[in-house]
Amino acid sequence: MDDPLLRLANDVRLTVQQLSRRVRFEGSSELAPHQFSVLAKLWHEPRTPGDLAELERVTPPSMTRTVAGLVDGGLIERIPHPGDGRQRLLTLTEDGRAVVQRIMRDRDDWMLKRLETLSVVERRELARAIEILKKVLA
Amino acid sequence: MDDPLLRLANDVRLTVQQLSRRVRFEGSSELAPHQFSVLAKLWHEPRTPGDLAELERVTPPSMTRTVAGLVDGGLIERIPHPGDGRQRLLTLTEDGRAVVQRIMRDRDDWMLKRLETLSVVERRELARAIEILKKVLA
DNA sequence: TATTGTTATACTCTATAACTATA
DNA sequence: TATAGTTATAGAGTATAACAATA
Repeated sequence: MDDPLLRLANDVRLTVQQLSRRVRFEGSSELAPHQFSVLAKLWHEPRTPGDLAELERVTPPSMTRTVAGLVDGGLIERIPHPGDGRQRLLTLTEDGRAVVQRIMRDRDDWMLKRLETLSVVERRELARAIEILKKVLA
Repeated sequence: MDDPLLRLANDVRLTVQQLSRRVRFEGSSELAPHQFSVLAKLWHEPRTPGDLAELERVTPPSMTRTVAGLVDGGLIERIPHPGDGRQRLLTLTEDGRAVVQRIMRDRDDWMLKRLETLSVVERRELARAIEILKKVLA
């Protein structure tokens, strides 16, 4: 741990993980994490169960179960796949879309409150750093 | 979403969560998340099951089970509490300490590889931003 | 014959309620 | 009587294996 870059890596990792944890814990929690994660992935476009299973790194039977719960809750709907009768497309219902929006907004609000304590200079520095972290993610 | 600070909040949140997720998914995973989380909390000092249950926001019976698994695996030990016969202290074994160290090191290595792609200036900016994020966490 | 999704079954993690030991 | 921890039991989530429908 004498390498300065390794120390920075450790620092970034711990801070990012702690922050992420706090957002999840202290934000809204009306849905289980895996349910919300699936719901959020349907925000931009409908997807098939197999598609979701791969994205969530879960087996197809597990996704079947998760999907069934969300369908029961009225948050998503199963519609026929236009080109392939074996597949089905999952799409957000109006309720489902509202839930996703509300949870995201709650989390953003939590973060917003924290950022409000920062000075203008700090906000600018943070904005710059996020661009760097995005690069790290790419 | 027209407030620039709200946009930054959203940006920070999404980036931090995605980064955190990648660290967990792509780093080592020889232990389940809840097991590793408990193990890591015993790094600096022994703790009681009740203490851990509260920290992990889990009920005492759940912690009993998690603890039992780690004891079975030889990663932690139960020792008597010096001042209160009702309580028990949990402490890392040598194996447990080694496992924690290895997993942490794997994750840091993952992050390190990413940071190596950054310029010296970017590294400095990132280091500064992490201090700001820590302030946000406080 | 291969692929998509589901059902059958078992294992793990979690929770609530009841129990034991100690304070 | 209250508290710390465990045991008993049940409810979700996930996995592997087997099955149905479609390509």
